[in-house]
Amino acid sequence: MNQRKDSGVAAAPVRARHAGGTGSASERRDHLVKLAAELFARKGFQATTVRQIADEAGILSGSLYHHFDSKESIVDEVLRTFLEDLIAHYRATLADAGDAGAVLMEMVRIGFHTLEPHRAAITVMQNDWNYLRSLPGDRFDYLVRAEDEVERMWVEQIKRGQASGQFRADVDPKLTYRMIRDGIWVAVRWFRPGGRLDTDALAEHYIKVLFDGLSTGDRTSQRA
Amino acid sequence: MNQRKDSGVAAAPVRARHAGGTGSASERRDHLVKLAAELFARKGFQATTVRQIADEAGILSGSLYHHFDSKESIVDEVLRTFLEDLIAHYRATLADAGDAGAVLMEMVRIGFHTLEPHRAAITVMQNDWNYLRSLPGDRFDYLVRAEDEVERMWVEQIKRGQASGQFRADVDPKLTYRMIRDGIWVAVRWFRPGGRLDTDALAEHYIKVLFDGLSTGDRTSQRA
Amino acid sequence: MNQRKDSGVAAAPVRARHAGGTGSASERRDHLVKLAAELFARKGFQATTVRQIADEAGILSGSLYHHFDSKESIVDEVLRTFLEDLIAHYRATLADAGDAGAVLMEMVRIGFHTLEPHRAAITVMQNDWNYLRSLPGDRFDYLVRAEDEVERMWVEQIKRGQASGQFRADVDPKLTYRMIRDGIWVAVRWFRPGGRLDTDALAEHYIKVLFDGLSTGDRTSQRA
Amino acid sequence: MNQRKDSGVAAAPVRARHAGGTGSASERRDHLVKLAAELFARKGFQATTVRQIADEAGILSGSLYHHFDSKESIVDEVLRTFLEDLIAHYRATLADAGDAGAVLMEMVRIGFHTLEPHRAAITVMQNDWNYLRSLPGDRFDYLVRAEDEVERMWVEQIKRGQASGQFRADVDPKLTYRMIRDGIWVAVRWFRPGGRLDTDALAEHYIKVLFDGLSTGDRTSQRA
DNA sequence: AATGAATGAGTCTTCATTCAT
DNA sequence: TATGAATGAAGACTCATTCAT
Repeated sequence: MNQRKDSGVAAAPVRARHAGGTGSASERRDHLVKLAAELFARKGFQATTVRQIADEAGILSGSLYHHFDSKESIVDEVLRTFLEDLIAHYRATLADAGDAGAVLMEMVRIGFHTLEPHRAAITVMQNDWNYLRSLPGDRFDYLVRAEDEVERMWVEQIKRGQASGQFRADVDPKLTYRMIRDGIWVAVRWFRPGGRLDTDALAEHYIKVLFDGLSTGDRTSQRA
Repeated sequence: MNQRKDSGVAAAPVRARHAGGTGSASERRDHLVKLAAELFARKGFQATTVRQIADEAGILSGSLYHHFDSKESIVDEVLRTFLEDLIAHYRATLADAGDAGAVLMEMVRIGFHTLEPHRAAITVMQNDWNYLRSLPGDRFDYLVRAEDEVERMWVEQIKRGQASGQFRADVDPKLTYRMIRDGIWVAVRWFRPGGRLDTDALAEHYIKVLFDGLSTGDRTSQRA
Repeated sequence: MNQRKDSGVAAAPVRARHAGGTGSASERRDHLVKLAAELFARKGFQATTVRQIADEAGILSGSLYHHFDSKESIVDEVLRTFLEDLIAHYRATLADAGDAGAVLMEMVRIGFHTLEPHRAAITVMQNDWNYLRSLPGDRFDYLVRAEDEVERMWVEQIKRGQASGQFRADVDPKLTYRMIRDGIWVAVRWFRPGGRLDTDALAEHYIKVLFDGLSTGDRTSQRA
Repeated sequence: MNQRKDSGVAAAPVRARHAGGTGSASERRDHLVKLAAELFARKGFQATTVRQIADEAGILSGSLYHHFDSKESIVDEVLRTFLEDLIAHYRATLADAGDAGAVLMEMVRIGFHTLEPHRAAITVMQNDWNYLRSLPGDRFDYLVRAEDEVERMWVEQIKRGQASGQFRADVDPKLTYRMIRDGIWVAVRWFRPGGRLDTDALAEHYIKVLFDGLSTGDRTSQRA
């Protein structure tokens, strides 16, 4: 009664899952996932014990296994939910077309907008990626699959912008994608909701520098 | 008996330390630190067991305790060495003055150039930062102190560039610094020595986008 | 509320019990016992979880406790039913008298004929005897009592046969009984209904060797 | 430093293994195996906890893992040692040839003679065979391989005796083998060293009945 | 310097059982 | 009767660390 396993990271509108039922069962479950995600983000997946998760939920550690069949399956759910949501948004944006520049900006915004609702998941992905991938079995292979799909989306847009003359041709698309991606996600390390800047401001600031550069003059870097 | 504990992250040119003495003892020690750093980077600090480190060195785990008094003291040495080296380079660059743009470019280059020699340390810092900081005691407080010092250096240069009109004034210095810093360090995740691009190329690529932006036209981002 | 606990292993023809009542309730119960017995036989009593039993029955593990008050009480019922049936048959045979040889042969046949209907119970008795007997309390003391009664029956017939000159006098009755008993029951390990030999054939084969020996000549074993 | 894994159940003179060294390390190990075997035999493999084994040895349960890498690897060693010893003896006997009857008697004697030194192992094999075989992986496949080899040896001799007219032709060789095998091994359930009968007496008694039958007259069983 | 045996605290996980609904 | 959430005790195993040799 407690496993959920989808074949891949799908595209469906994410929140439509626990269809039917009182909802109360899956609410409990979601609540536990959320608690766990916070702990995973704060202390790392390994450093978080199932007892801590259970304590946070006010139950005994063994009771967690009524809802999940392992600690791994909890992170699994955390990450899967995030990736499904992210990819669904990307796909929707790409479907709307628009010129490459507009699409790319929108993708940057999507990234920053996930920062708040998925802060924990993003943190876990970054800190525990290597560890999770090193686990035996193919349980977390979807992480790589999802990453690849996202990369394809970004690189495609960058190339399209270069082809149309909108983006400079002398940058490497894949490299540029990585820079952007990392630049966004790493913000999760220091971003705190309610701080000086919200994610909108962050996104616009990032777009400003990314598209137009830090310099006031033109082609500053040539001087180097 | 054989532990080293500095209070802060010093500036002295790092490699000059174990000079004197048998030499062989400290070489052995350095070798062990290097092995451990690789493992920490690959699997994470917690997921790396002292037995794995010892195996790699061809000794038994208990024997490690003749060289270090704890697993923590090993990672301590890894990170400290890196930070000392980095800060020493920054200081040297700042001492040479030059205009803000030139200094900033040089700082970017320093960052990318540490990628190869300090790949392991940088990886550990990123993945295990939260965990190490959460440990009881003040053992890893110097991480924050070092980060603060580095931030001061960068922000100062950015502000200097804005004051002189070299950098646009409508960006947030601190935020910009973080963007740059993250963009550089995160490269450690996918950068592999001997790949398509070396760290020089990475640095120049990064500088190009950072200073002049992705767009060909002017102030593209305003259109959003 | 719904438990049955007899003090000893009775002789009454077993299946006549749950007569009366709704009938359906006790049928359900018997069905559960049968499912459980299969699992106990296949995987061992301890290795079988109540969840597995419940799964097999299509209910949740907690629901089993409406029928039985513990896992032990299930195995108790499995073994008790078998022993009651076996002893009832033995008693019936002994009541019919006949010469010792004929009675012994019939007892051998009874043994082999229980193999199929009570395969699970016999398997459990053999594999989990030690464990069940080691449990605290006197719950499974009847196992020993039943075993003793059976032994008495057999040994009595062997001695009778020796006294009448039908059986050779130079064998130990008790030891011989054990040999026979073991030879029969252990067959449960490899006997599969529907295989090359049915239990009738097994019984006759066994009787042949037991009564006349493996040799063609006379008193082969003296040569050793 | 703590695993031993032979490819199969070999034939080499068994006790020649821990060659070289002070012997003290492997003596400790052997001692632990012996203690564990006793417990496994008395309470069953599953019902025996590693803590009980450790208690018996006067160490903490975790310390056992310095010597073995799992509870399974301990039984593995118990069973492997027994099977190697048994098969080595069988092979030696077969090498000496002799007529089928003599060889078979000797094999029976070998069986009974293992009862005392390998009482624990034999008990474990019988009670926990199903469970061990059901474990995932191929770790205990050698149990079946060894059983097959032993069966081949026995059946071959029985057939040889039938071909030479020494054994009656109207018994099934495989079936007869199983009866004999089980008849011997099951004795482990009630045999206690120092009791009324030693294993020599048991063997001779068994041989008597097996070769010449229980009856005084000839072909008693035909009367049935 | 290194070994190897051991510690002790802690980890994830299992499972028979209970009980309000 | 059955559910489903929870308990609580226990289990195998891990691992940083210690220490006599």
